[in-house]
Amino acid sequence: MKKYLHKVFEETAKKLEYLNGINITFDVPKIETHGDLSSNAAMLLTKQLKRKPREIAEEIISSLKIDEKVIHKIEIAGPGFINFFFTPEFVAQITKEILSSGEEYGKSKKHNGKKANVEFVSANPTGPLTVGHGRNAVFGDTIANLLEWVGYSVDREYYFNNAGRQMRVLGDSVRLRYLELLGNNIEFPADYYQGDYIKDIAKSLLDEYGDKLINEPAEGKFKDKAENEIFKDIKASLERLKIIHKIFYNENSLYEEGKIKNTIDTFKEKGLAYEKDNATWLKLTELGNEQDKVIVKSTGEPTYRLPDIAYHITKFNRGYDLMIDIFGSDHNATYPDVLAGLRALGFDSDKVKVLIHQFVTIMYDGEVVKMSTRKANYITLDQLEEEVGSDVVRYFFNMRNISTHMNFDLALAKKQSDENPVFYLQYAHARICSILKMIEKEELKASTENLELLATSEEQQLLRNLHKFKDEVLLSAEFFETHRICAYLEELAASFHKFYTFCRILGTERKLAEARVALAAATKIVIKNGLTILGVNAPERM
RNA sequence: GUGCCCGUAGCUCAAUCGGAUAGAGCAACAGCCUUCUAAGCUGUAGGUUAGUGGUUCGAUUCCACUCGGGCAUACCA
Repeated sequence: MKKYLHKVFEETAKKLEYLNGINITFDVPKIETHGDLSSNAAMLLTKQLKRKPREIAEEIISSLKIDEKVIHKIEIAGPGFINFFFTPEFVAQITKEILSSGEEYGKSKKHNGKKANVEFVSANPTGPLTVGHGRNAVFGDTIANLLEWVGYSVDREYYFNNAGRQMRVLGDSVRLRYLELLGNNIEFPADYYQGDYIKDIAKSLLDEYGDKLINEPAEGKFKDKAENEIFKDIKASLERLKIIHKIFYNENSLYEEGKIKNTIDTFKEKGLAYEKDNATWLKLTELGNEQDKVIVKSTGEPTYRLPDIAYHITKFNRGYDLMIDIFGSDHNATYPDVLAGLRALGFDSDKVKVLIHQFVTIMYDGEVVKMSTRKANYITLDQLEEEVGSDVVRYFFNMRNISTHMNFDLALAKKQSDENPVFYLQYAHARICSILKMIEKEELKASTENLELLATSEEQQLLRNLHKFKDEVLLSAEFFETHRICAYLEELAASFHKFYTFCRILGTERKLAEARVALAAATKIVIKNGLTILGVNAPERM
């Protein structure tokens, strides 16, 4: 529908030159009586032309050349909106396009040929993934899906660090549990990793080596074993949610390949780094940030900023057109430094999009559950997945704008799992599948021969929603918002359920029945495609 | 103190880069199954969009201040 109007306006702009001066957009009005599409062009031109908006609207309308078979009414409403009413026949034609594109329907070639990298999860292997990581994981994977739908070739990447203090403490935690199992009386430090998984790892080392590891250092077999086991679990947790990273990037390789040193040298050559108090500082003030920051500590170890910058340089060098970083809000202070550093080195930091999600507050029966991997009082992503299933987890984390602070009451989620919106969508899909099976027995088929018969308000509403899908995918990808897809699908499913209730197929005149089957089949495709983007299953039966 | 995010119905959240009468789900109440899945549909009720000003044809959206919450504010990552 929009495509048609854009064409018409382009033609008209040749006559009314002032139309070229504004960005003409068409919105779907909230209220049905305001038409199928609406333009605020006249209002936007008020200031520029110094004329009344309704008067401008009149002039625009009288210059438009439209096909009566496509648009049957145009009116001026309110302060100067131009509302377009499409003919039911035209609206119904979308069915054909959907049926012929099938699984491809909704994909676009807008960014064909471009490469994107989505870095997400990136939790260090010190413990199982928590519910808190779930939001990051699900959102990141869905963003990657969305980018693929608009044409990008996407690499999913996981950045991790298996060195440093955290990992030393991890190894030593395992070592102490191991010694404990050998009958030693150990005082286990409060700031060590308390979780039972540490004991499990210690146990499997005991089974494998007996008491031969008594004198093994914490950073030897203990750390290695812990890292391997934990990573295995993390990957398994992600896989249960259909999340598979293509690249695991080890921070250590930045050191081994000399990339850290190169980065410092470059900063120094450009006069952007200096020594003070035995440490190396980055002149961020010169780059427009608030204060200078340390990039190499007086101990000689870099702070996180330096490897982060070096890491992003590798992404640039790998040729990505778009690099997405997905972080929790605890990172909100760090990325401006990294971006400024990249800019200073001549990289186009606009290609890096940092998406920050707010934290999930986990509640249990109204009580806030504080999460800490160290203290092991967390709820794991696995537990959540077992409790409510992968579909609900994925839908739940996708359905909210990432900038909201999300409250999640686990006890409530269990109780309400039957009434979760994801079932509403899946139910619509299952109902359609059931119709499609039924019509075989009745010797009916889907037919697009007489689509103009789809003229009731329920049918037209459903059709109008089908029209929106492509735009929703594009907008969701452009704004990096997954919740739009959820909101859209809920609207679509609602209009289908209404259609289902009021527009029967059995007992209806054959031509109309077959047009309705076609409409149902098209709806099935769009629901399924939408759920596919979200990574949620579309069951044939429920 | 400063920076970022947030405050919308009893609860969880939407609202198309400023649009028309602020919408859904859950919870509550009243209806609808001898024909395609009642995990559905129809209806009722629920709001000073935290507050006060400002910007303009028009503000939940932008700006300023106030109140309240989250996250940061390291030579931790």
